[in-house]
Amino acid sequence: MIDKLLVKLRRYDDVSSEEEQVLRAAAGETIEFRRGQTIVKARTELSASTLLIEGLVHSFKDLGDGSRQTVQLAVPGDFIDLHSLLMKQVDHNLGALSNCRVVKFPHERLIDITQHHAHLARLLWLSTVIDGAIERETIMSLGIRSSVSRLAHLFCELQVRFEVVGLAESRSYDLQLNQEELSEILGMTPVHINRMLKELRERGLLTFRGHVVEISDWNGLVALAEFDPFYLDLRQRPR
Amino acid sequence: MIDKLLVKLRRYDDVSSEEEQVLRAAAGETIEFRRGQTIVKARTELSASTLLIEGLVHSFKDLGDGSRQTVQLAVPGDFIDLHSLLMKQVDHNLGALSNCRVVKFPHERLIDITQHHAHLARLLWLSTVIDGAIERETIMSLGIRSSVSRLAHLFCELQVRFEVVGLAESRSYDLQLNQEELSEILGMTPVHINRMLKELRERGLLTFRGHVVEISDWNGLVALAEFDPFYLDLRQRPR
DNA sequence: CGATTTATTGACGAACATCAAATTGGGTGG
DNA sequence: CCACCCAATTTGATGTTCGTCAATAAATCG
Repeated sequence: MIDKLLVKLRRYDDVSSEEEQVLRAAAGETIEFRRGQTIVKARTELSASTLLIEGLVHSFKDLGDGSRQTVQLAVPGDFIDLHSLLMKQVDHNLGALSNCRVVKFPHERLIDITQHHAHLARLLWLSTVIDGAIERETIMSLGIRSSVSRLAHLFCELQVRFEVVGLAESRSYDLQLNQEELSEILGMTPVHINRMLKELRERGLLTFRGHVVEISDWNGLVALAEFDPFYLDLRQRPR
Repeated sequence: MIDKLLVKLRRYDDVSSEEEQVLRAAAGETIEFRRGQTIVKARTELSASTLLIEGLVHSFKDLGDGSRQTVQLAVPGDFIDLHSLLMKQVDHNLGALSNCRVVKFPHERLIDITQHHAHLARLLWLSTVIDGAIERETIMSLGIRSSVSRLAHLFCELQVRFEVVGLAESRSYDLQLNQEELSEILGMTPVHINRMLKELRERGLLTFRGHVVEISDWNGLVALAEFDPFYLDLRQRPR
């Protein structure tokens, strides 16, 4: 159930079997959400953090004119609001982009981990820190990458993140997003997303149809995106 | 020396005098940097984290064509690479935007805090989590705010962040940036920054001249930026 | 005071948004 | 299986924002 989380944590550092047991014991109830449902509303007091085990989730905020920006995308194995352990109230909404299954981790049990299992706590801390690295890379995309390059970068990142948790073939994966949702992630209009997808297709780099991404030229895509997975920090070393 | 950090942490939660002593004892050498110098280079192995106590620092990455994007701005009292405790290698460069003074915190002492002072460790964790919240707000700016609004938002955020550590008057502060550096923060060209600064001036909201920001109409600026300091999480509550 | 960086302005072009319409595709009920 | 519907995608025409290029003005520094 929390296997994908463990796979990910073990890309960061060893997790002893005792730590594994502690983590499994900290898991609470499992909940399902349907596509479109709100998982967490901004500015609510939370008493548990949420691990995504199946489906796709986005964090987003809205502006006054009704426009919406996705600030983070979560794949299975990701905590979607681990920072609520510290912040108590999250600053963004969490919504299900597809039917989802999540596991709740009551905060008191996570606090307990910080008290008695410092190394494990550091791994959890690391996972919030890597969320930050992903956000920084998003800032790069929105700030200076062109729109094709931005799109290419997103597809590269997701290929790697899905692959880590065993949800991608070597050059293909399922992505439960439509073009409007893509536009909210990349800060552009659906119309322009459509045109840039066409460009990626015509350049022979990638197709995205029927919720499936198929990468035909990985090296070309990486070059266009200037993608470097370094920021995902997936090299195993002691911490 | 680490007083600004303590002020900030105490906005988050109580810090006992024992914890304060532990934190003071963890501080290592003080180092000075001159404007323009590199404080930390991306992809280097670090053995200490860096607390900024004086000056202005930016984290940035460059793309192949030479363009540069700032991913985070640090003010005194901020750790600029606390995440290097977990990631070991940071994914971005750190540069001094003005003459700076920093204090190094050796990682072994910080690890020690996670082992023996869980509550204090959680406050440090929180400070990395708030960095993430600031990054998310930057994503909002770059993704959907117009360029005037983006500029306005930055000035609002900095007013609050400087004020917390006692470095701003009620409607004015020192900001050691030129228009080119502003453009690297906000993902636009220096020319356009110049025009948007002019617009803010003409709208009677704010002036930025000679490294000094003077806000003439705070409410107007906040409205234009849709600024809400909630994400800075400055309400004191138990954690 | 001259030299160099920084700010400012104008003219023009490219990237992206907006508006609107047409097409495709998936699901549903007859 | 077909007809229909609705949502999502695709395309075209046009407008706006912002970038680029280039020149001038102002500020800063030795």
